Amino acid sequence: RHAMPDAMSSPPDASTQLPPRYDAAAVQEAVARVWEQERAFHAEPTDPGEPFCIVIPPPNVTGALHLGHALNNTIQDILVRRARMQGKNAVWIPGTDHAGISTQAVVDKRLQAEGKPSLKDYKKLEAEGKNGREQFVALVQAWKDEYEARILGQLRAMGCSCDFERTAFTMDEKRARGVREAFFRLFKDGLIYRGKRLVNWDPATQTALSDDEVENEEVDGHFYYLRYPLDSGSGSLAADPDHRLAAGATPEYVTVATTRPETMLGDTAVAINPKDPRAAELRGRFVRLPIVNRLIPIIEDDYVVMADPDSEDAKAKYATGFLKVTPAHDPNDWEIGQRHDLPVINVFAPDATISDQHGWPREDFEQGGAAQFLGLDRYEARRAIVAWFRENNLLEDVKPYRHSVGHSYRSHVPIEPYLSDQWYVAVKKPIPWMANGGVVEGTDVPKNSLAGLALTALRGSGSLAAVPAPGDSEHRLAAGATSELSFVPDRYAKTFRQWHENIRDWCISRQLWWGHRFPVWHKRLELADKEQGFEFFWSDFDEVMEGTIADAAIVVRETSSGRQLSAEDVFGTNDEGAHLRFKGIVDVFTSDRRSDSYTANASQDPDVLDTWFSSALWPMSTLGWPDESAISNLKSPLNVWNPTDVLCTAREIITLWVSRMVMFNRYMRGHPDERREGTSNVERRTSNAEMPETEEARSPALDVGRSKFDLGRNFCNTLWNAGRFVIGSIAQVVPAQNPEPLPYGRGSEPTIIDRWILSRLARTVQAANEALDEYRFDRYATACYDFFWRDFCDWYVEASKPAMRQGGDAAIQTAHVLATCLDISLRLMHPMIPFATERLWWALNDVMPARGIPGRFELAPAERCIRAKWPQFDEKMDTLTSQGAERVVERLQEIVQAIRTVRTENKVEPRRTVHVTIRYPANVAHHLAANKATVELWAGCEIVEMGESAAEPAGSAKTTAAGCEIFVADIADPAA
RNA sequence: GGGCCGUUAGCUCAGUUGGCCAGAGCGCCUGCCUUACAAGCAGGAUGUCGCAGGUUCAAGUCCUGCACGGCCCACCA
Repeated sequence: RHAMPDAMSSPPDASTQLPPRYDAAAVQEAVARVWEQERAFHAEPTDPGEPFCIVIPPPNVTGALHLGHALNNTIQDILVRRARMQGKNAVWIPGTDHAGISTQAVVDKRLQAEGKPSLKDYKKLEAEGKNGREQFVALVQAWKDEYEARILGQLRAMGCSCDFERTAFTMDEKRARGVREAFFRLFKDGLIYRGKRLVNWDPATQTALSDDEVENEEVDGHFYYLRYPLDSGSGSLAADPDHRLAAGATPEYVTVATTRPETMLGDTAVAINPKDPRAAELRGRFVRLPIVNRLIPIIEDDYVVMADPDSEDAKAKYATGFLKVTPAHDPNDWEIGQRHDLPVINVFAPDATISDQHGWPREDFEQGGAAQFLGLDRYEARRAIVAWFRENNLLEDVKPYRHSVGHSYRSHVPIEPYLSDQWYVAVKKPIPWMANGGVVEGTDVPKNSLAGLALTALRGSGSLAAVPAPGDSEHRLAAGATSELSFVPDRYAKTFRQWHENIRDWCISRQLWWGHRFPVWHKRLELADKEQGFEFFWSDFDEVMEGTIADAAIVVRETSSGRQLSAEDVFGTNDEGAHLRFKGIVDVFTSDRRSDSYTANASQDPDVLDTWFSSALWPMSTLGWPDESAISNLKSPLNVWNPTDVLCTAREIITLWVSRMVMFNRYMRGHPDERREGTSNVERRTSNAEMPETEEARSPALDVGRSKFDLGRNFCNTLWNAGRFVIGSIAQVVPAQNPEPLPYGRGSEPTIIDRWILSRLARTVQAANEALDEYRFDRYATACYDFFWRDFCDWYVEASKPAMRQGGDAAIQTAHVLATCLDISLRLMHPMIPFATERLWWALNDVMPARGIPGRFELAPAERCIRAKWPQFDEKMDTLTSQGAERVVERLQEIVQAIRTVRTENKVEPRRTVHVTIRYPANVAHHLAANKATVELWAGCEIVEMGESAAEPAGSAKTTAAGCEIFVADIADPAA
């Protein structure tokens, strides 16, 4: 009566439009086109909904995306798609990272492999004033363009719902502006300084590295025991500069133990622990450094470990009690040197060969034999020097020793502690405009320092109010902002905390060409400029600057007479005085409005910034910072979406990246406004059952093998086919257009099977949401899989067939249940299987635009799955659950499985119907009777008799299940 | 040296606050092209839950120690 005849006679068979085998590429293409046309991934800050933002950890442009990226990006896509469906104003910002040292190294390696001019050659050109740098950077740029395009193509191919209109690159012009602005602000606050210090030097790439870019590796080395002859007199160096041991005299000596004998050329003292019994005797005496003949003092420092051959401690065990002190080539010795005001003698060139061109005084070559080692690399020098000591009877012993040595995380060569001028960010220094809140409990980290900001960002650590700087419009955002940084799993919060408690100043300069060049110009002034060059403080800035403070130009000067500005001169404070040794003039420009006349005679600092400096700004710079429009407009992307909601990254990057991002975000935004910079750990949350679609729909663009993705591929196909079938079946029983929802079987109660599948559906919604709320993607996937494949396809769809064929009210009733299950399944699985669910969604819309269980449960219609309302487990959803129905159907399933087992065991042909007799207890009688036909269908049998006292047929096989005795007759093949 | 994580079926892994016969996928065995699906369906085999103790009525699950594997941190001459 309900237009059924029409529907049956002209079935708008949607299934015919859907090919029987899931063609991932075709579906993907069709769906992607529609999404693109409709700008489905695009969001504007003015859109309705609670803001939700994820920034992609920008992949390095060193190469194409790999499996790890696919996984991480899939996780992010699941989160952002769900948020979008939840009605949030969700955006996912894509982009790439210039990855300074890595990319430069990769390109250089490629050039070398191709036999083309490489970095070395361009360096030569540059030295000759022939634009070598420019040419090399252009080559890297070309590489970057190629891989950036490839990476973005891969993201699209995977179905990542990034807002590609907001694609960013860490070194594009907008991000470069952010870098200059950040540098300016830090500099202005006295948080950036230049210092001559021992840095982690990579002799292969010839750049400094931050502490975090150094990897320790165990290596087999040796302890060399070197004898340093004692100076026989107790006089001073000045008193007897030419003192040498008399030939043939019995040498008195001290023995030092070292793993790096080659550094002895730069020794400037021998240290002994003041508690050492020998200390008193040696007080005030000197040793004559072999080879170079330098007279160096014996000093006392309690850093020195006293010798103890029986000690468990390797250091004490191997120690002699005497420590050679080489301030230029060992971090500890540097510290000792600082304490005792020792000379610093650098005997290495930047490539770690012995050199007299980098601070080794001429005097050392006037006597002794140091010159013979010049030009040797550090390992050749080691062998040669050990040989020298052996020949001169000064080598006491050599012991094998396994110890850890720092290696460059890029070139993998051992790090050389190397003295050089570098730029630093003072991470523990109080930020001038921020209220002094004391130190973070149990640490020496001031709360109002960068490290302090990171520590107080952690959930439960309390927050610190900012003191607004006059005229800085950002600070009004501070009101009511809370600090909420948490980690998933939360144990990584500990890593984060410990790292910041022990943090040291961040070396941000790199001697590379590929990167953000320091916005700093050096220039020496002529004497005529003297008055102009001297006196200024921050309050005077407008006078000495080119332009106004709005131009963001800082000028720091010294005179040509060589007087260096102290920190006090520049900043009105002497906090970092020891390290502030500016050479020449330092101009910092953060805008492009610096005048040519000003930079005409100046040279830009050749260094580039640590790649993490620009990465640290990513959550701001991708959202428009530092544009005035972004900062002042409350509805700008920056103010709506920063701080971002969740960050998905690898754990090893917590210190390199996450830390700096938190510091910068909180510092630059001017207040503790991090909301939830959650970090979901990728590895931890990974399992094979996790990403069913990784292969087919998400990673054809990736060069990976197929084996690991069978489950996902198979599931996609099952989803496709089941969807196709359900949609086709529905089309058979409902009119082509159903402007009004069909009644649910008019007056009939839902069957127990219907109630069961709807209950399972609701439970799945609940489980999936709980899993996603905890970032348990594996559970989310498993819940969806179990429901859709196991419950829905294996059991319900089979059980629905008779009713659907039968037509009439039963068919309509069943169609509603089928449609509801498919509808919610598609919504629920869309974040993980975006393409297939979207395509099926359209087909389902074609045959049945209004869905739900009429009068009981409505579903909000949507044209596109990507924007369909996300299924939440709420009170309404809860009305679908039924423990009773689930229990009953479980029993029926047990009975069916038992019958199937009997069939298989007895080799009954699958198509043959067997006759079954069931003897059941009273409590299942009703349910079994009511579902007799379904059990028969599922088990492929005919139930000839059932009851509490059903008779056992002769010649039947017996089994038990769910408290029933089941007899299966007709086991033997009648034809046999 | 300090810390963290892992050790469950041939392989990759789930096992929530300790509770009935320890699970999934892949692989393997048997039978099926049953009109959504062979990228599938039905059935099946496979585990001293790293080792040794302990707590408990009950331990893969909690405690202690050990072994192996992996990761992080540290200024070890």
